[in-house]
Amino acid sequence: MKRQWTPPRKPKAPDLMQVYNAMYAALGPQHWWPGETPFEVIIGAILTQNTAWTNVEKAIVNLKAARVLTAADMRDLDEKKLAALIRPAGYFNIKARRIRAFLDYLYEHHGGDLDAMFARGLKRLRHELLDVKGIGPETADSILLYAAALPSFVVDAYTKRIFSRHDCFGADVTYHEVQEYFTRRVPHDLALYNEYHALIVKTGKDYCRPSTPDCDRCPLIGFF
DNA sequence: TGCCAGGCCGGGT
DNA sequence: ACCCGGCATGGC
Repeated sequence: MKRQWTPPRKPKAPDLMQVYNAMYAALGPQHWWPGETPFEVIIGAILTQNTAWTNVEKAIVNLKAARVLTAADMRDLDEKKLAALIRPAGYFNIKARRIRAFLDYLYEHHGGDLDAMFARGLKRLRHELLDVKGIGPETADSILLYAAALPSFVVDAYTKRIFSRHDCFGADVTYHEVQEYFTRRVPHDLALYNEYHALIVKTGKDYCRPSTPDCDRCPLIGFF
């Protein structure tokens, strides 16, 4: 996350369900996560770190064509070959190492069984995932929410940008602060967390990009 | 052409 | 406890 100084402002505390309803009414359901299996979701979560999703899709296509989009098959893959397959996603050497680190964790702690991993429960699994080199808070929460179906609210660059622009908090807030901001104000519901984050990303992509903002038509105008 | 994308880590103050 | 450079491709 880039940090930028912002003048002190009085924080606003909008009704976040009203904000959610406004996004949903304007944009509709987003059908996240775009992935067919929990394992594909996990790999996508790592591949999309600071990367456009269109590039991740190309990498996923390569992995599917190579028939290695399962934990067992990908584990048998040399790290260099894995890097070559995920090349379109960018940072391919780093991400190959991160995927390898996750697979090592999955096999050492859960015998390669994703369901066993998910059964650890939200709190403990989150800590375990954060101990894997290459999995930070957003990736961990994405895995928890969209692969494990555990209600962990996902915070990303769009979440900070949109809501700091609307003076809910400063642009320099920490991940944990933003996560608490939401979990304290919206019901702890899996489907809601799922759709809320997806709608934030869609809203950000369409209306809240740094160089091509389209704030005038943002569906959130008037709710803060 | 340059800037940006659904972060994270490791080394330096 | 911050702060910052590095990682890399593809789209507009």
